[in-house]
Amino acid sequence: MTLEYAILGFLNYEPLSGYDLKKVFDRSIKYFWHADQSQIYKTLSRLTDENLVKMEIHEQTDRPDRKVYSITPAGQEKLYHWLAHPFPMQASHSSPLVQIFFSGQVPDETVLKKLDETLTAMRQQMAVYDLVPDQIQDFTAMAKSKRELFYWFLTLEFGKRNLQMTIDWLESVVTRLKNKDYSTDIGFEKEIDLP
Amino acid sequence: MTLEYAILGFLNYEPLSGYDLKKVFDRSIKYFWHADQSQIYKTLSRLTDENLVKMEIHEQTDRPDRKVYSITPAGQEKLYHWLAHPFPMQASHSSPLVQIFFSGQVPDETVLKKLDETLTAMRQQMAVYDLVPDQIQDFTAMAKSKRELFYWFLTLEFGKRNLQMTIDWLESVVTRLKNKDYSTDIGFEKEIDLP
DNA sequence: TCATTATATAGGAATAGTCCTATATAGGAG
DNA sequence: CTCCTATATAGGACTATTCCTATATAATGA
Repeated sequence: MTLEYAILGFLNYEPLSGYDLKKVFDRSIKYFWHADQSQIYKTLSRLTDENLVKMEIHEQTDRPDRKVYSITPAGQEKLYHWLAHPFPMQASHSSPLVQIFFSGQVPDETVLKKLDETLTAMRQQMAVYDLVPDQIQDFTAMAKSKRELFYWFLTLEFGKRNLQMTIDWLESVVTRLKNKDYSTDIGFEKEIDLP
Repeated sequence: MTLEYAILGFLNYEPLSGYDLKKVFDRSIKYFWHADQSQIYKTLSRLTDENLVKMEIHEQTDRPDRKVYSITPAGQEKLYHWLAHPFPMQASHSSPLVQIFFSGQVPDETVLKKLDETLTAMRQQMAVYDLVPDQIQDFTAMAKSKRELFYWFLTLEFGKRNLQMTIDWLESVVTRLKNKDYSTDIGFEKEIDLP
């Protein structure tokens, strides 16, 4: 469960409350791992039960008491183990690809309209990515080294590369559809028989 | 729920049983939408309740009776509606990116070892993708037109482009890590202060 | 003064997906 | 003769995630 490790990762920087964690999520990894507030609290309880984090109550008079969580040696060990192991990188579920697969069941005009709308949304998203570094300056100011910052920005870099690749691909699909070029570029012996 | 639409999509080609659906999933979209057998049966029941598919029992003496499902006009309408609407394309959860984000917490040697193993696995995956067209020939033979086949192969094309993009990116990350080049290429005013 | 935002925690219901198991029969391999 | 595979369906338990709601108080802004 990735959320567990994300929480351990943040607590390995410094002790935080559930509320703090929600804020730090929303200013950093929410672009590729959105965490619901209630899920953070539930996961913190479970991590405490498993002895991977420990909790300290900081009393407050004006507001509800803060429950500040910090990582335990067992939690650190588990985090480092996870960080050292190779990742899958190939998502096992992609809803957009399912749509593409069945798109032969609707007319090309419908598909072209959809792809056009998707491309517009993606170009806007690219503009949003360009603004991210400015918007998270207060967060990046927390970085303790250039190296730490480097890894944080790698995630943004990947997001942009991934988006650009998708835009390029969709544009090439649009071109082929407009030209009614349905070739599969794969030696398919029945190609001549098919209408 | 994408699985619903995937089932509707297949039933829009021809009526199938739950068992047939599992087989057809495993020979086609399992690369980007794996479906558990028990989930298929549960979803078929729900689709029947919602009047999106209808069921017919085909009696058999040697084996348990087949329950053959076919799409209803309401189901077709829902499918076409879904196929016409733009897709998100940006996955909201990416476990590998969470790992990258926190990789500053382990030494570069650990990261390099992991990336190397990941790259090896990805190059093997690329070889697997190259074999797919041959392995699914009996499935592609079902295609009724070049156009239908075109959309099917688009999903493979995207898978390969996506993988190649990721490989290229990881290779560039490896190069930078080996050179200890931690620049973020983004105007960061504190760059000089950081160790 | 009234509404909104911020601080702070947490339970309940619903949805999605995985894993394991049960039932029933036929044919083929070793 | 037994084990495995294929055909065919489906329930139960569990995990992950989302959505909605409840509780409590202080500060800010219109």
